[in-house]
Amino acid sequence: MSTQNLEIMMNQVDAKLSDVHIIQILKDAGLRPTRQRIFIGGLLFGQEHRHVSADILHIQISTLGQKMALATIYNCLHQFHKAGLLKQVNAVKDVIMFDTNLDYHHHFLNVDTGELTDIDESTVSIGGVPSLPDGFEAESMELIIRVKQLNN
Amino acid sequence: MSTQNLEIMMNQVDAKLSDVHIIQILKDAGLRPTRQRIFIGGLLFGQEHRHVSADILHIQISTLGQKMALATIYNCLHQFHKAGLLKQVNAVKDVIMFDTNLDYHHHFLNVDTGELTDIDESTVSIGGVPSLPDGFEAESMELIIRVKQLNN
DNA sequence: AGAATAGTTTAAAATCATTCTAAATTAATT
DNA sequence: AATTAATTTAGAATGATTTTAAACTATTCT
Ligand SMILES: [Mn+2]
Ligand SMILES: [Mn+2]
Ligand SMILES: [Zn+2]
Ligand SMILES: [Zn+2]
Repeated sequence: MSTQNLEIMMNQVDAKLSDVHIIQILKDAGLRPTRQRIFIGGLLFGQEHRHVSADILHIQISTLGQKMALATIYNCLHQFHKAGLLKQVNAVKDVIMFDTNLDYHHHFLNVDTGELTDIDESTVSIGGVPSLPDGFEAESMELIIRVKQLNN
Repeated sequence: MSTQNLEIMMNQVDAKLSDVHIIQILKDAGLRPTRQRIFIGGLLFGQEHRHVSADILHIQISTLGQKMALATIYNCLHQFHKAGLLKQVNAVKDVIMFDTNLDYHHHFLNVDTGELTDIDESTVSIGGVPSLPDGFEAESMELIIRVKQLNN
């Protein structure tokens, strides 16, 4: 992980929700408010939107002095996703990204770093989408713009 | 692999390019026309567009009575991609899909099967894409519509 | 053609993200 | 406090993909 990413992570600790608020979110989602879920919830909810992998979260949690099994982080992210608290993004090779932005939106994908950046739905207009084959329904739709840094 | 997929694969053997034509494609791409590349080229080029993983190609090749190491298929697909003969699609979880359709186009993704279906660019209109941050350029853009079968 | 060279294929091992297992721990309930 | 059910965890397993290095093959060079 780059120093830059670390700084971004550290600055995101402001505007943090209180534990009681996070516990309420978890309970409302039918999830027991365990120490681990509350901690991860504090890093993901009520903050600026984030796109995280299990691994990057694990690094952040370690950096913050907490000890947590990577398997727990996977469990937690999948449970949050199942509960509708996170979205999953499968646009990055070899890694599952979880997205705290629950609104319908699109992404820039930095092909060098794997970093995702939100594109608000309201700015983009998509038309002419063909109708689906019979017996199928659309579950979601996403525009992905792969970008790279100009090397010069 | 389903029986249905196998049938689709088998029916795709018509309109096959001659070996000399495939050899020319390979030479033009700066690739030595080896037995393996010619065979795979025969399955992918000059046919109806396909979306294949290394694994599904390996199964088809085995079914056709050929013996080829899975590593060779990975090598070949990556070399074809590097040579601009294939596109890579990273929308399916846990698997690299290679696309013989080199035109700018979009995809339906069957979330149950991982199957990709082309959406022609000409039918879709995308507007209002925000400009990129300074120093970045767009490499490609793709609309992915995740679809699932209605269960009733 | 035959020898030399460079590139390719392959089986097997390694890698790496993710998932599974089963035992220890913790939250919720009685 | 005791019981029950869910969760966490270390470590093993999985599975797609990549790497290794030795055998093989296409190409180039006498
Ligand atoms: Mn992926
Ligand atoms: Mn994987
Ligand atoms: Zn997002
Ligand atoms: Zn396609």
